[in-house]
Amino acid sequence: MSEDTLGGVDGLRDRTRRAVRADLAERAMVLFRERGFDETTVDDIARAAGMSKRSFFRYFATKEDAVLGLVDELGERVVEDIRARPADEPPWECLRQVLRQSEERIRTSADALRLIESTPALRAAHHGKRDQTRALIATALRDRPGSTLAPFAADLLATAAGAALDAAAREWLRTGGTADRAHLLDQAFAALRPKLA
Amino acid sequence: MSEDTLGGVDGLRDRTRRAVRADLAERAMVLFRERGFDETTVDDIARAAGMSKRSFFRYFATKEDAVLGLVDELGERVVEDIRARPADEPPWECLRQVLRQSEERIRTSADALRLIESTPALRAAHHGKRDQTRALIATALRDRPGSTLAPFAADLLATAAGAALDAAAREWLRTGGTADRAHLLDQAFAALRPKLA
DNA sequence: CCTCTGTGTGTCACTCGGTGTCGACTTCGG
DNA sequence: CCGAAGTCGACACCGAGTGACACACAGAGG
Repeated sequence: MSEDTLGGVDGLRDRTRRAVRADLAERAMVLFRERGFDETTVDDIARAAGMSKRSFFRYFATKEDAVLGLVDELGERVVEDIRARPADEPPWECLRQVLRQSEERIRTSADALRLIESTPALRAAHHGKRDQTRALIATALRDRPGSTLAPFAADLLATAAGAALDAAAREWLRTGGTADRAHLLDQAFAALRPKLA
Repeated sequence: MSEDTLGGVDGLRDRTRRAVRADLAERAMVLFRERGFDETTVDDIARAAGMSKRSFFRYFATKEDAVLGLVDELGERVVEDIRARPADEPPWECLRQVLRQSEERIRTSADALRLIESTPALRAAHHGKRDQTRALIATALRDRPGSTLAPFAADLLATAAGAALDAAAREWLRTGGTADRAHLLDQAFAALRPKLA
């Protein structure tokens, strides 16, 4: 188990695991689209992928994660991205840039977002992940060199940014997925720009 | 069952039902404080109140509702309050006033809020209820006489107001429940005031 | 070749949240 | 007094998620 006992430098184990995860997520999405989230059991998904229910839970902690798994991995990157921005950039502009990058990485199809938006259990799980990220973002903002942000201010900034992201996503859905996501996000950020005392 | 077939004008059935609900919620909170939310089963709560698990679910749709039941009833009032405000009041100021009223109605103790904030399942459920309310608020804003708000703008306003409320609540928790909730809310609202194009 | 070990898997049994159903009991109205 | 409606307990059931155990299949080393 000395890290390179197997195949490639990248770790063969990790790659196959990733592949199985992706396959599982894809098959799950097909079933969810066909029959709806609540009407699809974990056993259905597992059987469709040729494995047992137990094994499904070795790849995803919850049923919701089969949909949200990829989405919230982006959240972890956001924190790194913040640290990578120039230190003298105003916090709000920093958040806008970072979230634009994040949006571009998202290649989530409209109906995946629609599924999330229309399924209470998925919306709840999504919000949960987002909440964790928000807390991380707030501390990341305060940790920037030269930052004088109070906890309240940092929290408010991170929360407002999340609000902008949410409202933009919903507007995008309202347009049937035709509008420019980045433009909507800019509009929301421009409208909200906080005035910190 | 013509509304006054029973006892008082208020309906005896409703009153007893409300009383049982309140008792149940109170006993649930005690157990949650003692052992934590996840470590307390619905059966524990039901037995503590001298009833069966089945009957618990005749009073609360979910376990979470035993904690959140009262909190989110306030959400329904918010929509009515919006319609009661003067029609020429700017939307953001309208939201601020309405949410201040709502805050005053909340007499939730600090540790109840802390329980919600520290329990993922409760936070998720809380957000879920809030989401529903947010949608209602957005349409209520657009329905105000003389309103020219686009759906996107109304959504953004409602979402931003929710963000202000959240950030203020967390700051209040950070101060250990000593700060002035209304003042924190005003600060958050002042910082965010949206500039609609 | 054989064994040891790590990893992935299936199976089984279990807990717990939540629902459907049925039968007993009460309360109220006619 | 009879019937409608509401409440409740008991029981069976479903699905998400977990823990335990056994098994299979690598690769490593003797």
